[in-house]
Amino acid sequence: MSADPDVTQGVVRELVNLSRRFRTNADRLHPELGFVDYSLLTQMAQPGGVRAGDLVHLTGLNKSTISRQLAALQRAGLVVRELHPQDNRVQLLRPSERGRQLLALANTRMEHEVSHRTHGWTSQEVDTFRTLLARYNAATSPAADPQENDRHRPGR
Amino acid sequence: MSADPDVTQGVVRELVNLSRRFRTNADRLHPELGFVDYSLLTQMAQPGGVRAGDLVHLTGLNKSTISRQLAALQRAGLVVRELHPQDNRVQLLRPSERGRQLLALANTRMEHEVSHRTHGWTSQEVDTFRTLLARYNAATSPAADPQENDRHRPGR
DNA sequence: CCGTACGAGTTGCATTTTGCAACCACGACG
DNA sequence: CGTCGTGGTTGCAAAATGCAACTCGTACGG
Repeated sequence: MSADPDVTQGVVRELVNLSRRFRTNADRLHPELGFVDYSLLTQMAQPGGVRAGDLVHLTGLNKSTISRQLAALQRAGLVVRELHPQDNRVQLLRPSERGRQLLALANTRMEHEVSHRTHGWTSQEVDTFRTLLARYNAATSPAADPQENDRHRPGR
Repeated sequence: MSADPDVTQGVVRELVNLSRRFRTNADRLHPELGFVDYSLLTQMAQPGGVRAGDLVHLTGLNKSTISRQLAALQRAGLVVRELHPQDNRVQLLRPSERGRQLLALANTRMEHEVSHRTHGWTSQEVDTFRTLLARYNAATSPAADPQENDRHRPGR
């Protein structure tokens, strides 16, 4: 069950290749929405929106970075910030209408890209791909296991 | 055969999640070797080494960026540059001994990470994962098809 | 009702990464 | 040789990011 070292090595290689290209590619697909912006918008498109702090945890970015990116997104009119009714320190974030549009557009392009790259695969295979990716993503990192809090671990 | 839109959407989502975290994670795993540096070293670890221009194509980064990263790697003593015997414009790159060591170390850590995340998978599944990733990576992008040259397409 | 501790964001400052355009050096070819 | 194309480098500017210090609320214990 535990995998063959060679295979694991291969997985590493492919994951690196994938990640190396993905951002660049994403920028090509939707220049008007940087990769990080896209991620942020996606998260806050969740019904109910998210809090800024959530984004810090979700992205692993420093809260100052998040703060600034959000400011930029707001300036660009892509997000709306409102205060949490029960706690004025907290801000609730959600994409603006235009934000949703851009997000949808970006998604369409990305889906097109994926469709293209999986052209010729059986739908069985595509589904397996998705499933395995999801499982991989859902797994915990050996280190960051214990509910990665804000705990001052030096960022990148 | 051509995949269900919902599934494709799922694949996009997972790919984004994967890519978003991967670099950050990589930096945590090997702080002494930035993600890009790691990629570059990996490429030039190929027997025979690579030319700087190859790295431009392989990474999609601007050649100026590559140039500088290489300069930094050299300053750090991780790569050796020699001139191509037949063409003095070209430089052949290969990791130094120390470069290889760091690369091996980083690889070990990454493999450990992957092993951990695929804990509990059957070796069959891990292998399928690798295969599908490889196929996905090998596929061409719809746009960048015609041998993506240096052609001034606005970067990100 | 204060005063202190804490939590969520923001801002000043420095560093890193990256793109683009101009430029330099070398090789190919008429 | 003179011109041109190719492989790299460098000047310059912009974007992304981290860290530490700071602001403004909230929560609690007297």
